[in-house]
Amino acid sequence: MKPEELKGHLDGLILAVVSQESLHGYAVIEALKQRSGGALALPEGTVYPALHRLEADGLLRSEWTQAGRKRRVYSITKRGEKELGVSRERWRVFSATIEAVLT
Amino acid sequence: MKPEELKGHLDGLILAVVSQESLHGYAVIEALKQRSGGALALPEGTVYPALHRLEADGLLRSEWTQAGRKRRVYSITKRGEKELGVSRERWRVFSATIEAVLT
DNA sequence: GGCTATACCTAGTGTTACTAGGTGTCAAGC
DNA sequence: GCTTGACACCTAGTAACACTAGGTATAGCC
Repeated sequence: MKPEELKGHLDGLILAVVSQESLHGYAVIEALKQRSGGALALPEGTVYPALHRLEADGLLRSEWTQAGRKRRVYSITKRGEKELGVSRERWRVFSATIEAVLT
Repeated sequence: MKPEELKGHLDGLILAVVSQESLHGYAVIEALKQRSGGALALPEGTVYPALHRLEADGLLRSEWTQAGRKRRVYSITKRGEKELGVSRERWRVFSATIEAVLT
């Protein structure tokens, strides 16, 4: 998968996995890999800044935990849930559009 | 539709419309708008540079015509046809991946 | 002790759709 | 004739963002 084609879609994906279960950053990467069947093997340099951006936008909230290893666990906020809905709808429109032209 | 989410997908869309019929730049914009039901209303500053890039990459070829107005008509090349196939396959993989995670 | 997987971070890069301008032609309406 | 709007082309600069390439540190296993 080439890097650019993910642009604009990453935030929704992260919101989707975190909405199911609060996760720390590294676990988000694992979850994306697993749920995509290995297709989404994102580097940390992609995911961590995205998490910070989502938190700055108030769509995620984070908390440091220390059960053994120090981890920053992210949960989805109300606004994040709402934005996830918007992302899903936007994806429907977008994919229908591409499908109509490309195929 | 937000601008970034198109990134990495535009080239395939242009190849798709030009593969059906040779078109000049302005007509490519119209064709994309029509085939997408109005969803893809791309500015000229997006499409013209993309056409130049595709020609530089050998995926399109252009010819100036003068039947009334001066127009630059683009046709798809053999390499362009092949790349269009790759784009379609890449889209299938990509959309399946997003679908798996997002929904 | 050394190694691997886990876990976090960020400064800088590259690509690319878009903005905001520009030039010129043609047809229709006044 | 003149103006307006659609047609038709172009490009320099901007913004956004996934990614590269580094860095630090801990836990568990051999």
